[in-house]
Amino acid sequence: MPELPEVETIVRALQRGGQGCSPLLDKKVTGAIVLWARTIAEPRADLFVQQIVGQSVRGVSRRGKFIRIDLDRQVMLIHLRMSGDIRVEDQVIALQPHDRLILNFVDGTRLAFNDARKFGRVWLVAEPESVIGGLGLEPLERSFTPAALHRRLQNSARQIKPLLLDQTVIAGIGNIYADEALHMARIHPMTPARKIDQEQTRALWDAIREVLREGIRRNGASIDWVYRGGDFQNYFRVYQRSGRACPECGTTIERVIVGQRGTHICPCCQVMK
DNA sequence: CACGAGACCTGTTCGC
DNA sequence: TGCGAACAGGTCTCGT
Repeated sequence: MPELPEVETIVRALQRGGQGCSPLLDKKVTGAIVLWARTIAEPRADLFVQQIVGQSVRGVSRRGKFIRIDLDRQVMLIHLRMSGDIRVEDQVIALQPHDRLILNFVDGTRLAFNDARKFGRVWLVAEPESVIGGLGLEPLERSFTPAALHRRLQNSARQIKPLLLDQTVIAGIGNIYADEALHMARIHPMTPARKIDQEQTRALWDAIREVLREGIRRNGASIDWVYRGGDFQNYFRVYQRSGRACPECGTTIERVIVGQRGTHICPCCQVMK
């Protein structure tokens, strides 16, 4: 579920505190409880516990949809996948249903990784590049330029939407923001990437950054499980709005399947050229 | 290389 | 009310 803006919202809460979290920096791990073994991708669950105890948090950041927590000797990477969430709270509070991993800190607080669908994964590694090294461009950083995007598109015969969802091309876009960006740029999701001209590429580049920034400004979207009180879901242009009016032209929004993903389009604004 | 199907999981919603 | 099907913000693997 969580895409770049939702992950960014959580990372900011872990950095600054607020929204169900207190700042993680300098907290020292005194114990870890793995409640669902497969949540730990690497190393084995018992080794994870053994290795993380005694280390303190030295940094919190984001790369694509990954949360990166730098510790004294290793790096913990968290991917929330479809239903993951993180709380930082006092240890006296009761565990919640679907809590999968707990880290207890010396100050009496703890981090809880909660994940109803059990798709989320946590790594504890010395070399984070082994996990996140293959990720593509960060869409909100300087390296993501219209020219860089154009180059990627010209090299591919794939449909544009699955390409936007490919984390090795651009890191952080998911189903919501792909649909929103393509609508804003007036591009049909099935358009072959290399058929998108320079002008449309520029529009797509703008749209990607705009929808991601707006998502962050609104603290992400909250669907099904609530995320940080984010309210971007109230500003969707097309996502989950099939049968309703396009905000640009009033045409009824349609839901189609593209690359096996539910996809929302305005058949009037997003015409294949 | 690109695409589709299936797997991994649980919970909610919708139609009958 | 109950029950099954469809669907969900993601990604990986396998077969064609």
